[in-house]
Amino acid sequence: MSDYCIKKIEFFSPSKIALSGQAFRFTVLDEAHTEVVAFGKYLQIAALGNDEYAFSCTEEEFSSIWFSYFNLDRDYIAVYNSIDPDDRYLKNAADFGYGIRILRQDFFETTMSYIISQRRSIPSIKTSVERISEKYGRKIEVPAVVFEADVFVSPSKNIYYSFPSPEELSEATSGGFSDMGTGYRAEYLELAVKDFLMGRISYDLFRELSDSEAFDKLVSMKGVGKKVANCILLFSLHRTGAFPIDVWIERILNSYYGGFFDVTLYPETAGIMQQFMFYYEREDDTHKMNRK
DNA sequence: GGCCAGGCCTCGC
DNA sequence: GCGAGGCATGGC
Repeated sequence: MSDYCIKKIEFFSPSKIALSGQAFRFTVLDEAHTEVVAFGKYLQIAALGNDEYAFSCTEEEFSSIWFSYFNLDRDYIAVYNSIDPDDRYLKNAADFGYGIRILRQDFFETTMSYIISQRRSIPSIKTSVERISEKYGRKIEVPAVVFEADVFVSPSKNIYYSFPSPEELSEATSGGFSDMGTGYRAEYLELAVKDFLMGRISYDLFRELSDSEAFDKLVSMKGVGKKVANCILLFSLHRTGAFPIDVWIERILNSYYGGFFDVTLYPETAGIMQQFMFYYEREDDTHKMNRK
């Protein structure tokens, strides 16, 4: 029987992360269980209470993949405590989003996903990402422990597929991407695959770049503008000073900040604050009701 | 069936 | 440099 591991983690809410819109293959199963597909693996997380969580993977896999993925090397309570107490909106947002962490997601998958994301709803983005994975990705085994150990529940699907690599997408044409429901972004996706295959864009290259250099290089890709570039910086390259402004954040800034949020107040963590705001505005009931 | 979606590109000024 | 218009398709 395969193994699983239990960890005690402060400031960690898998379900809030799943609903925070930064990842498109993260699913809430029930009140205590979430699942995610990333880096060619299926992972299920069970909340056991008292800040303890069961992960459906071995200790080795946890430390080699998921520890970094969930940014467990950062003290989020310190981030939370750094919030300006006079900023009531942000304080409320952080209370509501307590437990959200910024993921370190795969660079290529994140780039492709956020190119798809422009001018589309999150459910619709998920559909396209899933369809691309099913067509071009590899089958993923759900760890046996998910079925064997009582702490876990049934996965949401029978079969899972990894998000394909640039190589696995090398034959995909814009027509192929168009069939995945990506619309006019299909051409951008084909060009992005080429950028990765040619090595013009790569994780190793970006590691050496400053935030602004990385931003400039991302924006040079067709179909990648300011907002998408900032999302890639934040949700994959972990440049947590990046502050993506989409229609939701735009509304928040206009409603509560006079149209301008001073990111220099949080030079290394503005992106984390952004994520609290985004989640709060979308998921808090009073805000939902205000939108009818 | 209409409206909007984690925006970007192109064009005209 | 900046604003307006156009854009493929899916969810609700």
